[in-house]
Amino acid sequence: VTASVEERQYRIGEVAERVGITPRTIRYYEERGLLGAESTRPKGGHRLYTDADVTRLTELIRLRDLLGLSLEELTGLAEAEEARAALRDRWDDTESDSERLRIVEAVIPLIERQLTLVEARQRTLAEFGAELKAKLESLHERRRELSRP
Amino acid sequence: VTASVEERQYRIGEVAERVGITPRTIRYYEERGLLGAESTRPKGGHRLYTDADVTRLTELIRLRDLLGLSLEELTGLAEAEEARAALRDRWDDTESDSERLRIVEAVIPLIERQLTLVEARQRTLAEFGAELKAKLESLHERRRELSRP
DNA sequence: TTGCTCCTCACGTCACGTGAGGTGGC
DNA sequence: TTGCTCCTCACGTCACGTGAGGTGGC
Repeated sequence: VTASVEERQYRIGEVAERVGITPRTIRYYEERGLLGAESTRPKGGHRLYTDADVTRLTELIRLRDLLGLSLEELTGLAEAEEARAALRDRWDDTESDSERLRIVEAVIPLIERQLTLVEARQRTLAEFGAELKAKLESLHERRRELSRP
Repeated sequence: VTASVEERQYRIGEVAERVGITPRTIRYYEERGLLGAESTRPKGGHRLYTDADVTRLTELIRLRDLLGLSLEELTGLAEAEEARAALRDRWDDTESDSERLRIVEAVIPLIERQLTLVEARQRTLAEFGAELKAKLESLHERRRELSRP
């Protein structure tokens, strides 16, 4: 597949550093089918990635870290990123308007699911934080009582 | 160790269910030194836990799940729960006021560290949520454009 | 040509999951 | 006594970490 515009390519080490993971993780995700290996790569040849790949990986890692999802759960939500990437990359290409509409309408519920998960976690975290603050308050209180002569 | 008040005791399965984990996880934490096995238990005898143990475990699991901490990192923060439990359990016991003050002043910075971690995660989650909402907005916009005749 | 990064096995590790076979308390 | 839950190995799994030995591009 040849791009009309000459796009900057990255090697696995640079991608890993930008995303904040190791090359091993990227290879593992590819091995498990999460990243879609380029079929063009010759056996033993170096892997090459685009800016879109970096964005996609960053999103995946964020979902993994912030929501604690397994790779299997990630695979489901990752479809959203794939479709969004398809939207972004092929927006000006040969896709028809009806095809674009189909992609948009497929992506919306996936992003909504992500948002639901994030908001649920935000609520439990807020609750936890409130409890910690209450604990701190009562500890300070006790310290004041014990410090009094 | 005999308690002055007859305290309700729980077996590992009941504790696991209340905390939302499996008995295996509890045994593993004990094996790794996170839970402090009762030295009184005979080899092969059943493990028994108190309400204080359940509370402690719940806090540990919450830190693990919400912050994604490793068991080694948990061990550090767990000292806070241990000390707080000591405070709660032995508050009316033989401890002197100076000893109580020492415990309180040891616990405060540990809870503060927990709060710092929780607040940091709250911020990144809020940022993520905002990005997701922005994405949804632009997707809805695109859908409107494409749906227009 | 020299480094550097990359490649593919392949074994190790962390945090448990999952039986296998056996013992203990209401 | 009968179930049920518990016990201790011990091997399996998931998500990578970590070399071992070798090849590829500026």
